Amino acid sequence: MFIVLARVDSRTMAARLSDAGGALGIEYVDDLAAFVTAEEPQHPRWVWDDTAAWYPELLEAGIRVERCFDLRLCHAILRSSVLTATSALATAPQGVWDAPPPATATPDRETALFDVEPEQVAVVADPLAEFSLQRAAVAGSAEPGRIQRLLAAESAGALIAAEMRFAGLPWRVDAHDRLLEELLGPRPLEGARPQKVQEVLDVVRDRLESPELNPDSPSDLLKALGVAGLQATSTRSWELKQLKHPAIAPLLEYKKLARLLSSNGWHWLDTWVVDGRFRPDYVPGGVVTGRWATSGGGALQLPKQVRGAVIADPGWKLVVADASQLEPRILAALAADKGMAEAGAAGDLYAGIVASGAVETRDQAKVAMLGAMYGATTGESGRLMPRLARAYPRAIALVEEAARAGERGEIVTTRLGRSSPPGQRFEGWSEARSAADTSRARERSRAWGRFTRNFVVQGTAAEWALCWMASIRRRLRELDDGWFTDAPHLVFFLHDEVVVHAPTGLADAVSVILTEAAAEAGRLLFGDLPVTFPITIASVDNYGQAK
DNA sequence: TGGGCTTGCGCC
DNA sequence: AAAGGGCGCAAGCCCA
Repeated sequence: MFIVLARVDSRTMAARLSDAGGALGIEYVDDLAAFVTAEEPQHPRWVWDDTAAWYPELLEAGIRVERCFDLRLCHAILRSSVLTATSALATAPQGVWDAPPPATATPDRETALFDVEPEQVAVVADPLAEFSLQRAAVAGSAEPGRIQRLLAAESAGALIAAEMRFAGLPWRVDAHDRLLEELLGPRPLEGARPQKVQEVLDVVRDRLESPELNPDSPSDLLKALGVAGLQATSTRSWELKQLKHPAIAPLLEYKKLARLLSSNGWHWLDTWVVDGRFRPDYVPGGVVTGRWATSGGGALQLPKQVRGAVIADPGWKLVVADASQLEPRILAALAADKGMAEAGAAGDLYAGIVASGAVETRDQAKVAMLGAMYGATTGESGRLMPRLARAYPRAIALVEEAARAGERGEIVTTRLGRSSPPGQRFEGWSEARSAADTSRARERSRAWGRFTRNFVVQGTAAEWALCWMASIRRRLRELDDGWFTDAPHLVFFLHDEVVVHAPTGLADAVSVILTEAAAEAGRLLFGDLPVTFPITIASVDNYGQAK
């Protein structure tokens, strides 16, 4: 059964539909929490416009739901998927369901209210009509199974995102503060440089004989370097590393410390860690490829430096799992490349590639694979490509074809049916006024080809990760006889890695679940193809100990 | 003063 | 050591 929830004139309505889509009745709901609590034992699939708009208040009320359809996320998939391109949904003009999600909640919630345009509020979206269009689009698809699986996985991801934000990532302010003090010195007054940052900056200024230098200003820094006889074209660390000068080492040190201070210093701590939990705002489907994004807090860029402050509660563990070499394995599976699958069967895919004789070292295998998936043309990676193509023709042909398709302005599609945005067509080179125009057009075309090349791999890897997490979530419920945050639960997700916060006694059971869920994700995407997705699991007290 | 852009760098 | 894909964020810069 489906229950479609809608807000109509500030009241909540619920419409029941049978699995076949037949209307079973409609009613007003005065107490949403009570209604959901009463219905959930029947395992309905809740259908709503936006999980972030409905689910947090349920969680606050102590209610969890098993499954849902997030109409806005599903709409985005169906709108652009080649599998549903002829559907009424995909051929309709842009409408409210194509609009970006409303302003998201941040710690300073008050500002979000004023960000919403009045017109946005006034527009009434009809979830029942939209759901009906979506079901028709799926039913009429050439491959309903795939797209249906994608919609379910995407929606499960939305539930998980809300739950992870609700639960929060355990974060010890005292440990973070200690770490900052060790590296930067005691917390300074607002706006002042911490002692150790100031000290290393003093050395830089002294050695560059530039007492007024602002090291945070690239142009100022470049000028000072020039005066010292160092010609650099940028102030990027890797370029500075090439230079020989006594100021370089402290300058690099300064950059490191300044980065930590500005990105994950005391200000970050004050803003994002509340009551011992970091609650980032996850944005499922926030990246074109289907990866999640986050908004605020930089959750997907947590430097390894500060992960030591992510500490399990007393009597609990953090069970950290990451999928080993996920993207190359996804490529092997997509291409049904038996050789590459075999290379990964023993565990270390890169070692397997070396063993096959394609390249000499593990580093070469890694850099060559990355080059294949990203479209490297130069450097060591570019040079190794032909050897990889000889050893694994099917896998390499798949990414090459994705790249050529993109260059022609065509759309590419992931395993479950997420399609790339339409590219521009580049055939109009004849209209180019000059050789420079032509080469610019060619470069744009190639850049789009690199994007589509990567899209199929990154996007399918994102689908695998969603299936993995959905399976983890479902299996963890078996260990849960009360409220989910009192039992093992997901607290963090990073593209190909998850963290489960678990009572110590259940850490082993969680490990089993993580492993089984990975196998299930592989089957969901690729059936019985002999491609394995091994995961590395570490049961630790703090996140810094993993990897 | 505020918005939008660039630079640089953290993560996968 | 650094070229190829995807991001978010902070600080400086530039202009209205």
